[in-house]
Amino acid sequence: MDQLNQLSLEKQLEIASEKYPDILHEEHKEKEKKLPELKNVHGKVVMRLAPSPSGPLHLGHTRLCILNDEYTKRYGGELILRIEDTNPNNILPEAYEMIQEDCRWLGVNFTQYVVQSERIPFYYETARSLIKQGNAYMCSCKVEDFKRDLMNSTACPHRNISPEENLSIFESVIGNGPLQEHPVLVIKTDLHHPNPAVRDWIAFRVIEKPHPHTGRKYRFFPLMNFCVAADDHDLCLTHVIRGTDHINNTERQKYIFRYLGWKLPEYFHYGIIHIGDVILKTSLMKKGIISGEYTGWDDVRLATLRSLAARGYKPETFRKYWVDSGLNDVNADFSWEIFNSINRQYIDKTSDRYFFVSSPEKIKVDDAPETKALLNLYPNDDSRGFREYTVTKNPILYIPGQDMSEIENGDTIRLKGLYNIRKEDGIYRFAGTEVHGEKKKIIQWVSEDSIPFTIKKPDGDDDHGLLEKRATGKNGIIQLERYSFVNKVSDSTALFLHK
RNA sequence: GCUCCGAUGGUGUAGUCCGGCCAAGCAUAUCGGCCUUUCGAGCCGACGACCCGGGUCCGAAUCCCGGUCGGAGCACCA
Repeated sequence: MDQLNQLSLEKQLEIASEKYPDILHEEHKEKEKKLPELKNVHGKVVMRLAPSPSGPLHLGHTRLCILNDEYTKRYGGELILRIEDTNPNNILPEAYEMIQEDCRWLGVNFTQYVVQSERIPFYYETARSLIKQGNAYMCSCKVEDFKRDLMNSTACPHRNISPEENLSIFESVIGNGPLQEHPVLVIKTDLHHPNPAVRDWIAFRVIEKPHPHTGRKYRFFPLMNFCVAADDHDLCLTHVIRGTDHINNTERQKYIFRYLGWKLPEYFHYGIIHIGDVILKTSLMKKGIISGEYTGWDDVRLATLRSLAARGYKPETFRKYWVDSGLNDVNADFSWEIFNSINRQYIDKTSDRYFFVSSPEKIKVDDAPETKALLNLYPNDDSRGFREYTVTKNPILYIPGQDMSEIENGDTIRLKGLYNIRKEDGIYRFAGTEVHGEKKKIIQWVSEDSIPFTIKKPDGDDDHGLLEKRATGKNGIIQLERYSFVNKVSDSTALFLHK
């Protein structure tokens, strides 16, 4: 090989073309984008989705759902939907059901459903094992003191209490007896760990608020890192993929695996995709819904799955977008441009075309004969049917205010499917029916008896105008020509989808 | 500040592990052309990127060092 490499490039090519002609004629085939293979796959894989039930799923969650679903479908195996509801302060009771519905809508089929609040005794048992080993201790330091000790790598007074005493404190706390202070259970790691985030961390804390599922049965609730470690092992997870925001959590969780001699799943952390222009914080959405600012979880301004579905985004769009984005470990920005373009591919063929005139302006067309307008429901495809109108002579019509403002005296424009008009001295006149010839601006129009229509847009600004009459009674995703795709939900309203 | 991570066109990615099929592919956006009675779809074309500086090597987007920039985490949230 070294000898080969000494040769000039030409020489190498010469030899290569004689001996291995194939390798020089490799064409670039267009590949369907595919997720990389998982490491360490031995047969089936077990993966999980672990949302907290603070609200329904939103755009941000869909990435994790799709990625995990793609892998469990590829390799076969289990996809566990695990509801992380060990913080009673952060639960929307309806969310348990909503999350499952959202997954099904996305085409994500989880094969097991686990609710953490039903597994508290298991967490207690795991905690007891760690306490007995001396790897966990009960602590009642003040929050500030606890943090200060960690930063200074010093042990708090409780760190050296005997396992027996810790166990008895633990039992009394979970036994719902009287409490003077609010103790926590701490997992011992390494006070000198270079990363302060990994030093002794809190595994359980007292929350007196009743839990929507378990009421007052428990008050000593495990925190995320503890449940995740215990459950990932108990549920036999083989692979865990999640965002880089969990890297430190993974380090913390590994201590429990080590203490208990558990086999680690294969971890993969991907870069965080920042999604701009929308509200994704469930707490903010909830606040807005309670205050009445938003109409509900499917309000057009929110980026919940419900809202996006209501606007007309397809499940396939989410899947393709996230598969195309891959598992890059670099943080990136979400691209609405690309997302919308993908969705357009899925909806264009099935969307009928109609005219909507935004900010309508009235015009009268002089010298116009009575005319029949025949408009395709879908361009160039007569088999899809037509919208047919008889327009009276010298009619009153409405055109978009935006277009109206751009018409100069002397301009001829085409009313699509009808005829041409020319503006002279501020008056509109019939200007023939010739479609071709001189290049004209082509605009949509509606007649006087059209219906008032509102488009609700995600930015909160609604567009008002007139919708052509033949659209009456037909709901679903349609394209309003020269305006955008929308999901028509009634004869007076549609939700804005995208251009 | 501490720990860790990363850097490919306007945007999103492929390639980086195992240096040569990469004078860098795809998508999207933009611009032009064709088609079309939509600013949609389709077809064709153009534009446009390996963060900077060193090093190793016949050869570096790919390996090494330094710098710069960016990000994630540092909760009794998940």
